[in-house]
Amino acid sequence: MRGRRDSKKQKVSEDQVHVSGDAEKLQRTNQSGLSQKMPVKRHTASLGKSCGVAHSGVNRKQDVAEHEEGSEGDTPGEQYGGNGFPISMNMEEINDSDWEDGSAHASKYKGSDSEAFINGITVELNPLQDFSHRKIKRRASTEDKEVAELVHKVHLLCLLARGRIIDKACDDPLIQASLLSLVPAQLLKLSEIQKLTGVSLHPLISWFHSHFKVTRLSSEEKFFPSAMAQALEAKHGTLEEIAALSVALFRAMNLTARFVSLLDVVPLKPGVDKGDLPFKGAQGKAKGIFKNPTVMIDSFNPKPVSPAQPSLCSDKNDEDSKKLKSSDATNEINGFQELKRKGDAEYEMQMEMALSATAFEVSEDAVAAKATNDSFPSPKTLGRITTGLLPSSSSQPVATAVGASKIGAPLHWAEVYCSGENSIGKWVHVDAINGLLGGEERVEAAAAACKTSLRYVVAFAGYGAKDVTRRYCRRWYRIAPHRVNTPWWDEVLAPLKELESRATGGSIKLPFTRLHQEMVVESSTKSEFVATGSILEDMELETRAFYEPLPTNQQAYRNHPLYALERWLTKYQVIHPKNPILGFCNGFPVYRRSCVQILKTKEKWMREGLQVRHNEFPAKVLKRIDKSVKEQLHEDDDSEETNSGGTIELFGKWQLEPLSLLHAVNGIVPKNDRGQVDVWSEKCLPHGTVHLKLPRIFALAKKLEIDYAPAMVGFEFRNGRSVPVYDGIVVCSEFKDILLEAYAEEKGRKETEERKRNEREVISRWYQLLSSIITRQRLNNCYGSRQPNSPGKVVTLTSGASNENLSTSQQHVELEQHIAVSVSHSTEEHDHEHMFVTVKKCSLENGSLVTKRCQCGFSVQVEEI
DNA sequence: GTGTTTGACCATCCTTTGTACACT
DNA sequence: AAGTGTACTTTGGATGGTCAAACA
Repeated sequence: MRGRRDSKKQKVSEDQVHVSGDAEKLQRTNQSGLSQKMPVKRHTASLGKSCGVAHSGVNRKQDVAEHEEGSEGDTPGEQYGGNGFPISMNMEEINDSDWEDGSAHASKYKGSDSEAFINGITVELNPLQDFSHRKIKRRASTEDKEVAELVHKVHLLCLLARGRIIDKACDDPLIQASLLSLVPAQLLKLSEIQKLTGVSLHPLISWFHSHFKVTRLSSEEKFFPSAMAQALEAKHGTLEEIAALSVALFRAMNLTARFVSLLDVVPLKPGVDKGDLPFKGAQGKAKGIFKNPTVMIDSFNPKPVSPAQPSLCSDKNDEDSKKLKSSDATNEINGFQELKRKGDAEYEMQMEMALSATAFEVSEDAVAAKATNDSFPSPKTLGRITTGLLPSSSSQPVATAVGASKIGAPLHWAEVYCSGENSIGKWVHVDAINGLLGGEERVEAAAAACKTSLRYVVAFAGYGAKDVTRRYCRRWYRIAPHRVNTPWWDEVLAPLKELESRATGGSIKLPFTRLHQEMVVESSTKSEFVATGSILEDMELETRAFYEPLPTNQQAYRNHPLYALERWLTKYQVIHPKNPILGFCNGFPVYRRSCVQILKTKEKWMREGLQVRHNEFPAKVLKRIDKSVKEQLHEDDDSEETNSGGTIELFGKWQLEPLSLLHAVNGIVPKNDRGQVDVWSEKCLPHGTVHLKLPRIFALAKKLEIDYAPAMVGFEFRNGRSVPVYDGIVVCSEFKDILLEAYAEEKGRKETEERKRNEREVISRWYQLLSSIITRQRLNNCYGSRQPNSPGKVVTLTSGASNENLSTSQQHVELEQHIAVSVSHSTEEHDHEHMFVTVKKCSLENGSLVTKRCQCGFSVQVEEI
């Protein structure tokens, strides 16, 4: 079956369609009526056609199969293939027809829902099939993709800017001082700890968690520091306000802290909806980039909702709280020790939302148990409503987890640098809103449960920013395709990263190890070295990739940055060496991506100044189908399969050595079979030769009898064929100076000649011009009017009179105020040399009119344009 | 829900070394 | 006679990436 839409179109004449009046039954696929859009044949002329086509619109392949079946029978239906198509309308015609969306109006078919009777034709409607099942999906065009990428980038930049604003607000001394004034005295000792650890932060986080609540999803449109101050005063606010307050508090206590944001950006690819991303749901339906909780200006302003409310809920319903308690206890055992399936998490989330909506609470015990487990709050706790701030009726529009909800997603938190963690210190995830420490491994799952995509996690400090996504995602290979291209993102972040590094980097003295020796940037002594925290963190994030689990599906290896499967190699790739084998995926060995080598032909390597070592066997041999052979095969269909015309031998980089080029001897340039030198790059030039890229220099070399070779620098396609492109010549180095000097000399000589030639030309043309004037005057005197051209008569020249080289003439007129022309007058008394002087110049519309006059009275007028 | 296969579509890469004729 | 410029039938096949659909 021909699949191409643009295949040959065959018109079907109307009389080919045999429509029998006696209940020609054509199945329709749309129960809802013909008013819906349905494919209609573009050249539809009869109902019979349109009906048949309407049926075909669902699935052309399927229909064709049906038609084919129908046409085989002997029943009365055989004439129509059982489906209303006449046999004369063969399948190819049907398949090749063009289709377009058209509409037929239901009003015409009011008679029955399932049947329509028009002009004696019964149309049977099949209620079982529905057009709604037919997805009208179009491939995104290049333009769509570009637009989507641009929007993605712009949104990223906006969110980055937003993050910086918040970060700056976290440094506000007034806010910091106010926060410090609230902190109990015993907690202030935290700032004196030399080796800070995550555990030591726990009391402070618990205190913060018990004093500040998230009560709104989005902020009103106001200056963020003001909103933050207001939140501080009220002790409740939006996610980002409370998260920012936590960061401000840490900074106030002289801890190195960052404000971290999960940038929930619109998808990079067009048409990617929530179901398409591996993490399910970057975009809710009909949600614009300013419609999610990370918005800067958001019209959506629901009543107070706390995304996570583990510790302060009072028991209103003991029974229910017990249920929850046991439920939470279950989570303690199973819940987040392993990542939950998204469906389960979402189900639980939805259930919890429903429970929350009926305003019942979780016991403090249960939450405390969870907190002590130091785990990320389950989706059950996410989105829970704060009792103290909400009316118990809870009629507020709390979205469910399934659908548009991103409520409860971890969008903002803090990172605190704990020098006491590990031997070299560590950035610790601190989610004070949820009272969590070190929960970075659970962020991804929590975000997924709340239908928020984790693609960019950015830490802000010192008015700068740093991408720390790697810390929060377990499977980078699933995220990477949904992120903007790395060079652009790196470029954007580069200056911000520097600012961030300055604010948080600081020098750390570290014990010396072999690992460090490899990673260190600066070393001071052999026993210890100094590296910045920022660089160490970079290394930590980079090395996290090596701890990612091997993907379990083969597709994931297709573009995996670290691992490769042999089956996804391209024609010009090979695994070398084939060890180590890192594991197996469905029985196929997994290799390092770094073992994937690119193969090229000898000629291609030569262009890069490399050649294959002697006695190396090709790493791969490809069959080549020669074009001429192929054409021959095509012409001679009956011929047996022949030799396809040779092979292509490919070699890898490990089989190469530097190209050993020929030497120029005795002023002779070594040439190839075609008498030229292929200059793909300077590396390809034979030793002792130079490439002179000057126009027509070959003529000079020939003239001086210097050996040369045309330099072929590439190919271009002209008129359907490949044509070599030449640029200059290749000569022995010793002739370079001689040639260049000769070239300069020749150039000067040519310029002089050209100038002289031009001057001669000018004089010649002037001479011709004036001669013609004199000749005309003489003829007038002799044979023309009876009024001889007496002295004083004006001869007018216009541009038309000498339009061959008017500009030259004009220039001459302007430059030379006095032109002496020797004119031999046949007139009796005025046999003298005219001396023209410009006497008058008046402006015209398109130039000027110059009048020149000789002393004898003879004058000439010249129009200058 | 996830992964695999298949086919369609699209963009990009790769290929690669004239000739006849008019005019200067 | 030699050199130069230009039109000529405006490549087109292979390949890889992406996507959708069907299916397991």
